[in-house]
Amino acid sequence: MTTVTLAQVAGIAGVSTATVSMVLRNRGRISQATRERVLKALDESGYVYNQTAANLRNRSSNQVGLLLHDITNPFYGEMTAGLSHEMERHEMLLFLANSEESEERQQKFVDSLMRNNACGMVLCAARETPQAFFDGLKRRNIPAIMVVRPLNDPDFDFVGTDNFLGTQMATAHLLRLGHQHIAFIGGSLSSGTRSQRIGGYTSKLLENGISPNPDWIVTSQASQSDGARVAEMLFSQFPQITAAVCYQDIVALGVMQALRKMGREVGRDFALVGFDDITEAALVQPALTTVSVAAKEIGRKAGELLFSRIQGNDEPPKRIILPPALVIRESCGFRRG
Amino acid sequence: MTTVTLAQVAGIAGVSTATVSMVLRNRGRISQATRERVLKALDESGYVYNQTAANLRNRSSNQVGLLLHDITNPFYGEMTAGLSHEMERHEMLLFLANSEESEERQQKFVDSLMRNNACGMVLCAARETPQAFFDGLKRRNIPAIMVVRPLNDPDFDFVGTDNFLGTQMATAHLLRLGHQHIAFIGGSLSSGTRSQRIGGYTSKLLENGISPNPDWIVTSQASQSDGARVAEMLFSQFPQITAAVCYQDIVALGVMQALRKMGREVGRDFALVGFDDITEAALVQPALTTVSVAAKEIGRKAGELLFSRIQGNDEPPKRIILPPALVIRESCGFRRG
DNA sequence: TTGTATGCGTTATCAA
DNA sequence: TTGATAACGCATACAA
Repeated sequence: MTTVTLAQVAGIAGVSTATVSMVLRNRGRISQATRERVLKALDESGYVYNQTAANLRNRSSNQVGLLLHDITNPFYGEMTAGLSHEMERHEMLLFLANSEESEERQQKFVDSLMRNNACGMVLCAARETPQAFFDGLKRRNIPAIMVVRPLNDPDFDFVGTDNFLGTQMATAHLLRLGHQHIAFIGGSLSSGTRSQRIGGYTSKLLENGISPNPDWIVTSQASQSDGARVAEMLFSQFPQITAAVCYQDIVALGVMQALRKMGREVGRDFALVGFDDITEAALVQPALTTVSVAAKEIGRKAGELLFSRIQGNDEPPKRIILPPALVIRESCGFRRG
Repeated sequence: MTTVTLAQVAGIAGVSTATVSMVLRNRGRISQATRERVLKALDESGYVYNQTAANLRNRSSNQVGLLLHDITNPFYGEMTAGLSHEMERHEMLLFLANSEESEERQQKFVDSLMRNNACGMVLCAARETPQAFFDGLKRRNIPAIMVVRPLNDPDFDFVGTDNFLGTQMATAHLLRLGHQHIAFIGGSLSSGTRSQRIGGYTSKLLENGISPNPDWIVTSQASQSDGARVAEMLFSQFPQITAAVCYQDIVALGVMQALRKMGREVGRDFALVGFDDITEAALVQPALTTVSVAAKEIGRKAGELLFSRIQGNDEPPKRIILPPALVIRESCGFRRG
C-alpha cells in the first residue's frame, strides 16, 4: 500500500498540486472542467488526505484531549459520550487518557498533547493536583476547559454542576417527608465537590432549625463496598438516623446493602437520596431517589465552549454551572407520621 | 507563545539541527560536552518536540483509535480503561469515538483515523455493519483488532470472551442443582453474541440428555422492563419452567421482577443465572448468580496485541478468548430434592 | 483560472 | 563526532 500524494493525483489529472489542493478544500476559483478532472483522479487513485502534513504546514490541528481520572465511573462515561458527540460534529478527534488519579500520568498526557500539537483539552484533574500543573497549562496558552471537579483557579473555563444546590434539594426533600435525623455519607475529605455538597446539606438543615451533627457526616471511598462498610458502622452507633443524603449513587447503593443486612427496609424504615443519577439508580430495588447532574450535558457544553475557544473566542473565563434535578423514585417512600 | 524549533535550539547551542535531533533521541555518537550544551539549550529555550513534524518525516505515528458503539455502557468503560492503560505504557495516544451504532459515524471515524495517519485501531463495530466496511479496512492494511462482538471474518484479530463456555457453565450449574426445565431469556435475534450463548446452553442440555425446547428460548430488548414483560409471558404459558439462563444481567433483573410479581421466590421456587456481572448483580435481593467477563482484561489484551501488530508482528490473525467465570451468589438457591 | 516555488519542523544520508 | 542538505506531503504567495 504505497501512499498516494497530492503530487501524484496532480500528475494523473494533468494539473498542478496547487490546483488539486484547491479543489480538495473548495478554495479559490477552479473551472468546472478541471475540477471534475481532479475529482476523477482523486477517486481513481485512492488518494487519502494527509492531515498530518496539512497540520504541519498550517501549524494547526483538529485534535483535542480529554483527561479523566476514572473512565470506569459511569458518570464519566456519560460525560465522555456528550463531549465525543460534540467533537465529532466539528470533525475533531478526541484523545482520551485516564489519569487514575496519578499526577504523573496526568502530566505525561498533557505533555504528549503539546508534542502532538493538540489544539485544546478538557480536563477533570486528579485530586491532589498541584497548582504548578495549572500554571504550566496557562503558560502553554492552549485552550483548556475544566470539568466536574470544582477548581479555585479563576483563569480557567469551568463546566460543572451546582453541587450545593443539589444537596440542598435532596435535604429539603427529606425534611419535607418529615425526617429530622439525616446523615451525610460518602466522599473523601480532600474533595472540593464534597465540601460543596456538604454545604448544601448543612445549610438546608440549619434553615430548618436543625443543627448538623458532625458525627453523622462520614467519609467513604467511591465504591459500593466501602459505602456499605461505613453505613453499617454509622447506623449501628446511631440507630436514630432515619434518612441519609449520599455523596454519590455508588455509595448510596452500598448504604442500601447495609440497611438490608441490618433488617431495615429502604423506602419504609429509611429514606435515601443519592447523587449523580447513574443508570443503576433506576434499576435497583427500590429505585433510588437521586440528584441528577446531566453528565452528558456537561460533556456537550464543555465541547461547545472548547470549540469556541479554539475558534478564537477570548472572552474572560466562563463558569457554566448546570442546574441539578431531583429525580424522585422509591427510596424515600412517603410522608412520615 | 512563539514555537521554538530544533533549528533555534541548535542556534543557541551553536550546533547543527542534526546534532540536536540526535541528542533528543539518543541516537548516534555525540560527545559528552556537546550533549550537555544541547541539553542546556533545550532546557533554556522551553523547546517542545513537534511530534507532527517527526511523524510526517517518518511516515509513522503513535496514535491509535478506539471505536465503541456505546461508551456509556459500564462494560465498555472498563474495557476502555484496560486499553488506555496499555497504550499509555507504550507512549501511544488513544483516539476515542462512539458510533452510537451508526454505520455512518463509524465509517467517518475510520476515515478520519486514516487521514490522521493513525497506526492502528481497536473496534467494536456497530451491529449491522456491512461486510464492505471490513473489506475496506483490510484494503487499508492497517492493524485492526476487533473486540467483544464476535465476528465471522477470520482475517481480523479478535479479543473477546467465551460466550459459549459462559452459558455452558451457567447451564451446568443449574443442571447440577437438579433443574430439568430451563429456559433461555433475552438478546436480539441478530446478535452473534447471543447465538454463541444459546449454543452453550443447548449443548449443555443435550449433553445431559435434555432436548432444548424452542418455545423456551425467547428474545428480549436489553432492558429490565422488557425482560420482565417477556418472562411473564413465558412463565404463564409454561409454569413448569423452574430455571433460566439469561442473555444479560439486565434482563435477569427484569425476570426477577416478573417472578416476584407472579408470587414465585427466586432462589427457592426458581433458579436464575445472568451474564456480565454488572454492579447491580451483587446488589439485588437475592444477589444474582452470573457469568463474569473480565472487561478490563479484554482491553488490556487487545492493546497488547495491537501493539505487537504495530511493531510488525505478522503472524496469522489471532483469536484471544478470555475465559468467563461463574460467580455463584444466591439466585439459584440450593440443590433440589 | 492555473502553475511555480517555498516553507512548515523533523529525520536521515551523506560528507567532512 | 558533527554539519549541510534533501526529503516527508501539503498550502499558499506570487507569477503567469
